[in-house]
Amino acid sequence: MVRGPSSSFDANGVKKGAWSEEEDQKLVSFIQTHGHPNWRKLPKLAGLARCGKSCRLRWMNYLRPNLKCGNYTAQEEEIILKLHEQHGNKWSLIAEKLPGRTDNHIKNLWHSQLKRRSRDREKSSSSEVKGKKSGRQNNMTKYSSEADTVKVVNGLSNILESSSPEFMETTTSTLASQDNYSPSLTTSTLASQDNYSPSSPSIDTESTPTKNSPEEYNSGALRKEVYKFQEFSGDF
DNA sequence: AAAGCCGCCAACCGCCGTACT
DNA sequence: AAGTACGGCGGTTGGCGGCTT
Repeated sequence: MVRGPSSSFDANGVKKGAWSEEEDQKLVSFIQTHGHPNWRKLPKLAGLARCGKSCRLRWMNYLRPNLKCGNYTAQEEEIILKLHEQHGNKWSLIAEKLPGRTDNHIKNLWHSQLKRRSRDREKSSSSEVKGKKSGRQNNMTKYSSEADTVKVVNGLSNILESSSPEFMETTTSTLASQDNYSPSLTTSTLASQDNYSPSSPSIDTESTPTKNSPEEYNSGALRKEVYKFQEFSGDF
């Protein structure tokens, strides 16, 4: 998908458009052995007809190790919404707080889904202020049951624990202001909830397949190979 | 069934900050 | 201090697929 089935070349012979499997392999294997000390020189050294920026983008967003693929969890979306409230369009800053997610993906998610949701929340919260105050609904409109909220908050805490101390502090204080948030909600409480799994405390949407077609390269065989490589190599 | 519309998302582009000479 | 190279960031584009009419 994306930049057309056939890539084009610009006046300088630099290739543009969607990346092919072969190009990805070249890039991955080059970086695997040489690293990326200089992005501008890398394409030439790796035998790629791409510009350095394009290589960097491809690597950072799709090929590097420890990237999370699949849909965003409810907690991740919550974090993005909260951080966007605090920092605005600082996508790289937001991405730092979500291990495995990239600024580009977060930006896309924001424009495609969260922006609308954020607006809806603002609307509903402003109308809530006029009317009766009704607890969680101001800030957690998406989650209909208390169990959902508990899952989200707990999952969020797990993610926050791996984040920086100052972020942990600001976000937990935000959470503490939620009507239904209670630090005493533990995993043992959660364990009694249907569908709760300690390893996946979220409302898990990750297993949902993407809309990409099977034959499409980006969801295809090489990607699996890349993930294998990522698992194998770890963070290098 | 076909056409048009819309949402998603990979990739491009331009700008800015930093490091180096 | 000025110029240049480079990396990184955020805005935007444009094609594909799914949905609606």
